[in-house]
Amino acid sequence: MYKIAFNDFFTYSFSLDSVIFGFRNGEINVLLIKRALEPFKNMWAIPGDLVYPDEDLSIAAERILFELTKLNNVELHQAQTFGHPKRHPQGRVITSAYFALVRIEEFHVEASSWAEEVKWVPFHEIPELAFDHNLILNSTFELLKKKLTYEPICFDLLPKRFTLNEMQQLYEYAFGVEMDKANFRKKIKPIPLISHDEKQINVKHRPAKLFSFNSESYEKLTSTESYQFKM
Amino acid sequence: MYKIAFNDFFTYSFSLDSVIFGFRNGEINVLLIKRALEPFKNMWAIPGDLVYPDEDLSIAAERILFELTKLNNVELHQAQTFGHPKRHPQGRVITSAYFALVRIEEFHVEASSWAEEVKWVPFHEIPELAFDHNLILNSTFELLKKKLTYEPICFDLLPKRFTLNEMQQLYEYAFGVEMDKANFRKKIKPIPLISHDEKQINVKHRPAKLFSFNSESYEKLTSTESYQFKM
DNA sequence: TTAGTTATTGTATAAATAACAATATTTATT
DNA sequence: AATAAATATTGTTATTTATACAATAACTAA
Repeated sequence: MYKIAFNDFFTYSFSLDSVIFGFRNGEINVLLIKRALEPFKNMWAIPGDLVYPDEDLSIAAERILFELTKLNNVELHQAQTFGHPKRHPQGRVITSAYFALVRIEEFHVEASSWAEEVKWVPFHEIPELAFDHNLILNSTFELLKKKLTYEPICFDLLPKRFTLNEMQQLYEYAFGVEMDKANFRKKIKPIPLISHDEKQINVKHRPAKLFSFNSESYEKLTSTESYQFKM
Repeated sequence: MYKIAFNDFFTYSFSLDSVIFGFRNGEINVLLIKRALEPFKNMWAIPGDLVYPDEDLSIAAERILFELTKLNNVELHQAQTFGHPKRHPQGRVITSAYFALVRIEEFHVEASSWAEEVKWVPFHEIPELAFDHNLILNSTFELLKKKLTYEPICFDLLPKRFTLNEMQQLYEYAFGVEMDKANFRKKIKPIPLISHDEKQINVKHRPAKLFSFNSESYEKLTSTESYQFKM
C-alpha cells in the first residue's frame, strides 16, 4: 500500500465535452468541430476543453461551447464522466460529458478559437473522432434515448411548431424502428399539445397541421396530478 | 479573457464517493461512515476518497470502498459528478458518485483506515452529512428510483430468495406509495421468477412462498424477444 | 377532372390496469 | 379439536391502453 501526500493528488486536469443534438430532415444530428490543435489535429471531435480551476462545471461547459462554436444560451445537462488514465495522451485528464438539445434552425454556429470547422452530422453517420469521443457520444446517445421515453424533451429538438409526423420521425430515428401512424397519434393523446390552425407550406402533398408543446399545461399536470410523460 | 498555460490546469484533485444501498426490514438503507479526519471530523459521510493519479475510476471506487468499509466484490455503477469550486474546503476537488446495490446480510462491513465507524441507515432517516454528501445521496437515490422502473435491479437488494411482499415493500419504500397486493402480483407476471417449494419460517402467520429472480431466463428474453422490464 | 400522395380518423380485438371481493393457509388461542 | 386472527393468494369485473389494419379526407400536380 503506497502512501501519497495530499498535494501529489493535484496533478489532474479536468475537461468538459458537450454533445449538442439537433434534428433536421428526419435525422438526429450532432455538432462536431475539426481540431486545429494537437493532439488529434485535423480530426473531428465534440466540442470540449479544460475547466478553469475556479470555475463551476455548468458555467465552464457554456463558456467552452461558446468559445468553440459561438453557440449560446443552450441548456446543458450533465451526462457521464470518463476517466481512463490514458484517455488523454498529454496527462491525466478526466472529462464529464454534457449534452444539449437545440433547434438547429434557431441557432447560429461558427468555428472559433482552435476549432477550424463546425458542422452538423447525422448521428448514424458519425466518423471516427478524437480521444474517446465516439465512446462518449454513444453513451450520451443512449442517455438521450432513455430520456426521450420519460421526459418531453423531443420538443426541444423539434421546431416550435411541428407536425405529428416530424415528431414520429424523431422517435423512429432514435430507436431505429417504424411506427404505425394511427397508433402513434393515439399514444401521444395524453401529451398536452396546442393544435394550431396553421398548416405546412411548400409541400407537394396534403399539408399537415402544425402543433406545439403546451409547456404551461404540462407543468400544471406534473405538479398537481399524478401525470407521467411516457413514450 | 484570461490566458492560462496548460500546466496551470493541473491543480485539481479528483475523488469518488460511493452510495451503497441495501434493503432490510422493509427499508432501503445506505452505508455511512464516521470521519476520523478533518475536514468534517466526526461527521457522517458516504465512503469516498481521492483517486490515485494513474488509477482508473471504477478500480479506484472499489479500492476506496474496501479501504474504508472492508466491503468487497460489489458492482459499482457511476452516477453524477459534482464539481462546485467550493465543495471541498481544502482545494478544488471534483467528485464522481458511484453506487452499488447489495444484500446487507451477505456482506461484512467494518470501519477501517480513517473511518471510525460504519453503519447502515434507512434512507429516510439520513442525518446531515459532510461536504455536499446529502446532495450527492439525494441525486443518487433519484437515479436508483428511475432504474428501479426499467431494470430488474431490485433483485440485487432483495435476499436471493424473497417473498413477493418483500419485493412490493421495496417499491413502496422507494416511491413512498402503497400498492394493491393483488395488482402488484399481476404487474410482475412478465418478470421471469423461479417459484420455489420453500416457504418463510419463523413467522407468526401464514408463511409466504419464496421466489428468486431467473436471470438466465431474463438474459434470453432481453436478447431475443423485444422484452422490456417495466415497473 | 383525376391520379397520386400523405394526413387523419375509425373499428375491432387483445392486453394491461385498477378497484375490490373471495378464498386459502398458516399460527395462536380456547 | 375447533375457532379466531393474520396474512397469502386467487378471482371478478369494469376501465383504460395497445395493436393491427381499414377507411376516409385533403391537398398537389398533371
